[in-house]
Amino acid sequence: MIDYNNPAVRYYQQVSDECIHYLSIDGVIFGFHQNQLNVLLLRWKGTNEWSLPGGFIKKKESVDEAAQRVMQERTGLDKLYLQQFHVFGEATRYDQEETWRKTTIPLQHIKWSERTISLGYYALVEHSKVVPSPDFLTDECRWWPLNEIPSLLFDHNHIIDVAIQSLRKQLTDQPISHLLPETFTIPELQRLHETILGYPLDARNFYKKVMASGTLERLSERRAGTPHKAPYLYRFAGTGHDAVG
Amino acid sequence: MIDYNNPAVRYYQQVSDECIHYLSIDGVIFGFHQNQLNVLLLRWKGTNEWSLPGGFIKKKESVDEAAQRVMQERTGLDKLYLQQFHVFGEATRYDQEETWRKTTIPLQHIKWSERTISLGYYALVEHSKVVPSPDFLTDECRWWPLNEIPSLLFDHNHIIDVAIQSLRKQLTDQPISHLLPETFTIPELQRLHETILGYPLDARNFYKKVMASGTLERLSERRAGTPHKAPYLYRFAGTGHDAVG
DNA sequence: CCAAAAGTGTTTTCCATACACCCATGA
DNA sequence: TCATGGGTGTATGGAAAACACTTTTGG
Repeated sequence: MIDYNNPAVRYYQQVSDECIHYLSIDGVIFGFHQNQLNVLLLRWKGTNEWSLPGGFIKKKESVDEAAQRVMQERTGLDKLYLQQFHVFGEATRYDQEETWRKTTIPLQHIKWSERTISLGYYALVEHSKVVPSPDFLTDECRWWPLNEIPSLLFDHNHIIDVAIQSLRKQLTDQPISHLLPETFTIPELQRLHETILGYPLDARNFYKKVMASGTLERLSERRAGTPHKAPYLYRFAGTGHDAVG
Repeated sequence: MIDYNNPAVRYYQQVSDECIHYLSIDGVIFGFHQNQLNVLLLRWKGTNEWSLPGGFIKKKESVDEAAQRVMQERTGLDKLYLQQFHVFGEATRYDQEETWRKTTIPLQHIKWSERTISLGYYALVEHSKVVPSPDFLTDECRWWPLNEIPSLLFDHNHIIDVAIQSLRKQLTDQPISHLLPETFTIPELQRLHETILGYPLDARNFYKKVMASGTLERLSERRAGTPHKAPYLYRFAGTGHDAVG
């Protein structure tokens, strides 16, 4: 009954041997581009169906390491800033049959496919450094602006919603740098915060706030090539990008 | 080699059949008694070694349901207030051999025992209503004041630390009722908050703050039998105890 | 009547918000 | 020289913190 000539089936067979059953990782990889939050999505082979990148945990690897590995493969970046934000552990998270049909992959042949508990991680990456790479099951990997994301496979639209809420909560605690290049200007940082929060901020108050945080370091250079007054460049004083895993 | 006459081995065999491998739940059950935070611990059979209550997830049960079930069995209470606070997913969380030795249980015979990912939940319960009940592997279940907790099996001391940090973070957002009886006085609520936070609070400011939250309802009765001025009783106006799972 | 806890109001401080003007640059 | 965005200080309002006295009750 099982078609071992089907590459997807062989892939899942390998996963089944090497990885922990019933458990997966789903990654919401955020990028910031043209004043929009983007999420990296994958299009499944031979279909027009999209999903979040994800993967499985090898038996001798920590959960954080697994998340690093999975996200690294899709972005080409290492030492990603990762945050574990929720466990999706419902016994029935989505319509199984509908999913099998949409993916055209005989997922029902995987012996533990009847149920998966997913660990939700989000990653904050520098948009321009990412080289989106599809995985074994997908044809295409690309950025989607948050407000254009289509209906996704599994419960991945819901997972993105929860990720954004967590990201907003994190933002109220500390300024976020990981979505910007090493050096950036205060107005750029403000645009980022406005985009995540979804409402405009006062430039003077924003300036005071980020300065009060004590984590920013002003460089002597200014941003060149801007049409108007050249803004100063800043850098986060913390050693930069401390990551999970 | 495997001793199927050993009840613990038979228990683990059953878990192995019914539950998801490599995945467990650890529960930090908080109670409040005599102005102290207490945690419910279990003493393993024939030993003087203690651990957190825990359990495994059945194949057709949601993660939250599993947590409810496990905590319910140890406390005798249902509809517990539960909060999932962290995933402990290191590949090597504690010294395996040391643990086998201490528990006197041949854990090495469990085929997936080389590694467990644990989902940390904490529960807030009404101390006086709990009927502590040991489980299949333990002789004794009882409350331990937080500052008297001994060195525990596995990485459970660490899990308790992380749970308390999460609890404190939650407390800064909203007043916590679930550790107190249905009716309570403002000074009692203040003691609770002081105990969790670890520092004293100003009675007048505390009073204003909890009143401003709008969730408290003053009853006409006062606490009887106190040596001094009788304090008013209050109740949380919200329908009471909304729980996860 | 005294000790101990309960109950409450006012003042001060600090942080978040609202707000306006000058500066630098490219076109 | 003008349009556009950058850079900064001050004034105000509201919430949190500091602070002290009266009330009640049992012993």
